[in-house]
Parts: sequence; C-alpha cells; structure tokens
Amino acid sequence: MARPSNTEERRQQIVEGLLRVMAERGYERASIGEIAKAAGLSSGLVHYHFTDKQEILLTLVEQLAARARARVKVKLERVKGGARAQVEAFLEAFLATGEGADPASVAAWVTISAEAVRQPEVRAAYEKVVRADLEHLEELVGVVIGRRRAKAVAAGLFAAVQGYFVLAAAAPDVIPAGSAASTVKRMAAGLLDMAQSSEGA
Amino acid sequence: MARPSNTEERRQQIVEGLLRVMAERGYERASIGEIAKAAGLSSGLVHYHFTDKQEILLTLVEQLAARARARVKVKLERVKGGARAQVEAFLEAFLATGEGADPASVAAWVTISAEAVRQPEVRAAYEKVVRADLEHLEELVGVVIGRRRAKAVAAGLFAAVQGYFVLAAAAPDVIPAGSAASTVKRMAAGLLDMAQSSEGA
Amino acid sequence: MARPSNTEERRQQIVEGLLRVMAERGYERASIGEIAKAAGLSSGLVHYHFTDKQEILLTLVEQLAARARARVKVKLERVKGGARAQVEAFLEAFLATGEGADPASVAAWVTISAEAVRQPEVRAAYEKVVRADLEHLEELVGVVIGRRRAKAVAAGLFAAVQGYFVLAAAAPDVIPAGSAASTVKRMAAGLLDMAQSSEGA
Amino acid sequence: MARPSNTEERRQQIVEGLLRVMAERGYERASIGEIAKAAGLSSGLVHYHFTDKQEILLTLVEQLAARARARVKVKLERVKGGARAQVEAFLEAFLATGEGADPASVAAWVTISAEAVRQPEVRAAYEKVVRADLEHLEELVGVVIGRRRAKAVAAGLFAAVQGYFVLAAAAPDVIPAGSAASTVKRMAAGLLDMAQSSEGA
DNA sequence: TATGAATGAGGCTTCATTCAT
DNA sequence: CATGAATGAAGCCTCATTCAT
Repeated sequence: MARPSNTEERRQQIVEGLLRVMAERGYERASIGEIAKAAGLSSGLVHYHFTDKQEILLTLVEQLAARARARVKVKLERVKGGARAQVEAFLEAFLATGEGADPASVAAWVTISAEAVRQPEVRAAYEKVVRADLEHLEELVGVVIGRRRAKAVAAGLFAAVQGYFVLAAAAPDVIPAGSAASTVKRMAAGLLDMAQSSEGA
Repeated sequence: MARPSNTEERRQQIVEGLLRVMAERGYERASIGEIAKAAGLSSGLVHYHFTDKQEILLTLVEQLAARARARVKVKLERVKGGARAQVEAFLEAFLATGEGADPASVAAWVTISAEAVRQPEVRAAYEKVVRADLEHLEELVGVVIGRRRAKAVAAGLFAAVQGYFVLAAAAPDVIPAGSAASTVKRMAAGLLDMAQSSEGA
Repeated sequence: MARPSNTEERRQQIVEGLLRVMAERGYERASIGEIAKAAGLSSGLVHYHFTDKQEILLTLVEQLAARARARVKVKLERVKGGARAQVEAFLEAFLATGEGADPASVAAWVTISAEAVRQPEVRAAYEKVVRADLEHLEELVGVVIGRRRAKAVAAGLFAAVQGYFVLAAAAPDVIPAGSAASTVKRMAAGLLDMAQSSEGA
Repeated sequence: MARPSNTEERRQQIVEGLLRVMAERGYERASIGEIAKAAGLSSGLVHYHFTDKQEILLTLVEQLAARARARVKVKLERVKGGARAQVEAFLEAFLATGEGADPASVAAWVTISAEAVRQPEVRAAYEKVVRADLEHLEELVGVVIGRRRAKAVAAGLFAAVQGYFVLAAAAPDVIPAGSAASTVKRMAAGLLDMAQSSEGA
C-alpha cells in the first residue's frame, strides 16, 4: 500500500549534489539550495533526508572512502607478484588514471581535509578513514620490511599521496603531468630497499 | 602635522589575526569581526586597511611563503656538505621542529590550499608560491641527478611535504610523531640513489 | 502537494512597498527593511522574491509605465474629436487629476529619473519607457503636422510634462495649482498651429 | 602673522568635488571620501570646512543658481529687442549651448530636484531658487501679456526647461539633439500670442 | 515524501563623523 | 588648517532551517 521508500536513492542524489557543488565552491559556500539544485531536488527535501549540512558531508566522506577501498580491492585482486607488488597496487589505486579518481572527488577530498582541521565530527570521520587506509598500507608494507619499520614508511607514502591530491587540486600546473604514480612507486621502492638492507641493524 | 602612518603595523596585526582565527575556524568562518577582535581592533578598521577579506588572505599567503623562504635560507647557509645535504636541508626547513613551523601556520596553509581550489586569486597566489619553492628544490635536486630527472623527484618530495602538512593538521594522531622529516629525507635518498645508479640508461 | 505559489502576489506587495517608501525617502534610503515593513513581510522574503534591490526598482518602473499606458488608452478611447483632441487626451492622461496620477507615483517617477542618470540598468528601463511614450505622442502629433516636424514638438511637450512632474514633486508651492494640464494643452495648440501655418515652407 | 585663511578656496574646491562626484554617482553614493579625492583634499578636511554632507549640497544649490543667474544676466544685457526677446533670452540662458550649462551641472541639478522631494532643507533651498527664477521669468512674461496671465505661462515654460534637463540627463538619446532651445522658444511664442490675442476677453 | 515560501540571524562592506597628532 | 586613522552604525545580501500545504 505504502509508497516504496526511495530514501536511499534520494540520499545518494543529495550526496552527489554536494560532491559536485563542493568541488567548485568549497563546503561553506555549497549552500543547501545549490546542492538541491545540483541533485535536481527541492531544498526542503534535503532537510527531510538529512538533519543538517554536516550530515551530508559526513556521508560523502564515507562514500569517497568506500569507493577508494573498492578501487584498492580490485587492484589487489589483480596483482601478480609478491608483497612489493601489492604495495605498488595500493598506491596505484589512489594515484593511477590521472592523479587519482576524478578531479571532483580529489577536490572534494582536499576540501574535506581542510574542514577536518576544525570541525570535530568531520575530523573524526576523516581520521577514521585515514587510519583505516593507513593501517591497510602498513600491513602490506609490513610484509616486506616487518611491522616495526612499516609505520613510518606507510605514513610517508600515504602523505605523498595526499600531497599529490592537494597539488593536483590546487596547483595542477606546477606538477609534471602523469608523474605522480610512478614517482610514489619509486619512493616506495627506495624506502623498502633501504629498510631491507639495514634489516640486521 | 599629520599622525604618523601606522598602516604597516596595523596590516600586520590584522594578518596575524586572520592567521590565528583561521587556524581554528577556517577561512569562511573567520569573520571580519573575529579577526578584528583577535587583532584588538575594530571591525571597521580592518576594512580601512584592507579592501576586503580576500586581500588579507592573499597577504597571509605572501607572509607564510616569506617565512618559509627565510627558514630555507638559514638552513641552507648552515649546511656543511654537498648537494645532497642541501636537498635535505631544504626538506628540513619545511618539516623539522615538530611538523614544520607552528601548528597554526600549518593549519592555515592547509586551509589556504583548499581555498586555492576555487578562488582564482588565491589559487594564483598559492601557485606562485608553490612554483617558486618547487623550482628551488628542483634546482638543488638537479645538481645531484641532473635537470632532466629533477622535475619529477622534486615534485614528489614536495608533495610528501604538503601531505605531511595536511595529515599533521587534519589527522595528527594517525602519523608517527616526529617521523616526517626523517622519512622524507629517506625518500630523497632513495630517489636520488635510484636516479644516479640509472644514470647511464 | 506543494503550497500554491503566491510569488506574483508577493512581488506586487513588495513593489508597492518600494513605491511607498521611495516616495518619502528616495531610493537609496529606502532600505530593504523599510520596504519589507511597508509590505508587511520579513526582509528575508524580499530577497527570496527579488534578486536584489535594483530588480524591485526595475519592476516598479515597468509598473508605473504600464499604469500610464493604461490611462492613456482609456483617455484616447473616450476622445470625441480629431487628431488634435487625441494629442490633448494624451497630455491629459499624464497631467490631469491634480498633477498626474497620485503624488507618490509622481515622486517615485522623479526619483527614478534621477537614478536613471547613473545606474545603467535603470537608465535602460527608463529610456525604454520614455522612448515608447514619446513615440506614441509623436505619432499622434504627426497626424496633425506631419512626421518631419512631429519629433521636436512631441519632445517639447513631453519635456513639459516631465518638468511639471519634477516641480510638482520637489517644489509644489511655486507652481499655480491646477494649471499644468491646461498650460501644456495650450503649448500644444501653439506648436501645432505654428507648424501648420508654415506648412508650405 | 597668521596664515591667511583659505577657507573660501577650500569650500569652493569641495563643492566642485561634490558636483563632479554627484554627476556620476548621485548624492547618496557620493561619499565624503570620494568628494575629498575629487577635490584633491583629505576627507577630514571636508568636515573641517563643512559640518556635514548636506551643507555641501546646499552650497552647491546656491552656486548652481548663482551661475544660472549670471548667465541670464549676461543674456539679458545683450538683448536687442523688446519684451518678447527678453523672454527668449531668459530661456536661452538655461537651454542654449547643448542642453544648458555643462552636462555635469545638469545631472547634478536633476539629482538635486530628486533630493528636494524628501529632504526638507534641500527642498527649501531648491524651492527658493526655483521661486526666484520663476518670478524673474514671470516678470518678463508679464511685460508682454500682463501680470494676470503671466504666472501660468511662466510656470509652463519653466517646467519645459526642467523637463529638458531631466531628459538630457537621464535619456539623452531619445530627444532630438539641439532642439530644446528652439522648441521652448516656439512654445513661448505660441503662449504669448494666444494670451495677447485673447486680451480683451 | 515533497514543495517552496518564510524567517531571522549573521556576514561583508560602506560611510559619515570624530579625533589624536 | 590639515591629515588620515579609528569607530560604530547601517545596509544589502546569503543561507540554514522550519513549516504550511
């Protein structure tokens, strides 16, 4: 009898709307009205499906993280080769094809990082995602060079990835096109070699 | 006959006010009122010394860049050692002492990156600073491994630095404390070694 | 399901509000707050229905012009008599009944003229209205004295009308009450006679 | 010993500044700062020589009136011919050379009319000027057609002049260039003829 | 579920005016 | 007389949020 719920579909539309608007206006200037328009909905409906703007942002954080995890999963499944190849696959999942996912998502992610600096809830969500990704990378690195040294190496590689995101979004003209993935992989190779050769120390 | 101009002093106060407020509120939420309060001035006076809010931000970008350049200069002057040591000194200038300069400046810089994503004027200023820093690093790297390979290597190291800034500001608990400078220096060593050993190729 | 749109009604209220406030404060000093109050609405709602203050003014220009056109139409329909009587009817439509429409509208129109001096959009709207009215009058005058001479005569009569508006609004005590319509009609008679008697020239 | 007062000179500069700024920004938007800049002075000095903005405006009204009176005087002194020629000379003094004085003054005068609609002090000054001019014209007209009929005729001709001012400032493209003076003189001729021919009535 | 009108707070900016020098 | 820094009050506009329908 009752109309079938389309809540999930609507929420999805709205989150996509935020992604699109945020990519070109930032979070603060992404008004509910704009988000609604981008989603093809009325502004009132946005508040029907989300309590407030921040909740949309938090949902977006989750979705971007989920998409990244999915890309990583696919890449890892396809890997032929040992532990080092897996580390490379992980990094590629973030940086391959241009400089990672689509430009809008990268821009949104950079914006989210900046919001995480001050909004506690955003920070918590951001931190959770970063922690998970980092632990995953750490695990892969750990197989090559051992747990002890993995933490710093993983953090360094992850930082490089995040840094490329920022530069790709904010100053795309100053970084050599298409060099991100290969350079980070080279960084990984160097760090892993170094750690292995000093293994006995 | 006239009151001596204190414009520069006032502008400085205001820029500092923005830095402080922005570090804990972000740019959009750093209202002129808050900035004025942080600077100990009236809000009207802010607009007497700056055309608009963005002009304060652009001035801050310049100042942060100038401070960074100064730190680099000092570090480079103190370097004993060859070209590799200079690359390390450059990286240290950005990352040493905690995770580079003071936390407020790092947070502000991350915020600026995010603003650069959409505000053309901010992007121009940001890009100019990044380009200059990057070219400097490239030059130092070039001495070790030659111009041709220097571009990608410098970009990678610079990205790592920027990434550490983001993580330090937005998710400080997930990166191993104090590992940034040493890890990036290790990255540099690896990349430089690799480039040198393949020199004949 | 949705609330029925009352936008047009609201816009009308707001335009009336501007008319009333502008008549006693002028345009610049007619704040959105005052306009809203005069319209019995909240100030936020004013900006919900109009992009900005100027759009309200432009809408008012249209409305005042439409009302004038309507008065002219009625007068012309009632005219018994030839072409000269039509010219007189046109002039009466603007000046009869006191010094034209209601005092508030006259005051508003004078204010609009002054705004037209500097605001390009207002000038465009004002010019369009004046041009249309003037062409209409020119046509009527043309029937009596021919196209060639009609332009200057129509402009002169129209200027007289506008001048009476200004004096009625800004210095009502210095012009003889109720003389406007009859004097302008006399001017018309004189100009038309003169043009006709020199016809062969 | 004391520095010779340059108050009058300064006041003059300031009034000219207002004239210039008002011509292109209107009265409300003619800020003290802009006026000062146009006058080549500091904004503080403006308030040293005038209590407030309105006082500058009132002074400007006086000056514009004085200049008009001077032009009228010159024209009348040069007149060869009778009373009718004097009426024409008066009208020419206002409208000759383009559409009266310089465009900036005309624009300023139109602005002043609009301000006179609501600011009592401005209205008083405006009215005083208009009354004086009108009485002068009335006197000249009276010589031709007698006191009784002069009032309305003078008012009509004066209204035409004011109307041409408005149109010249706000919609210059819609009135035939250079036709103002001759048309108004024709209006005068017509009105005077009519009044004389009905003299016995 | 859905719409879009409505509210009211808050932000940026302008500006007349004052005042220390 | 003169400067220009300083203040504080408005004003326009944006926007998250609420709510009647």
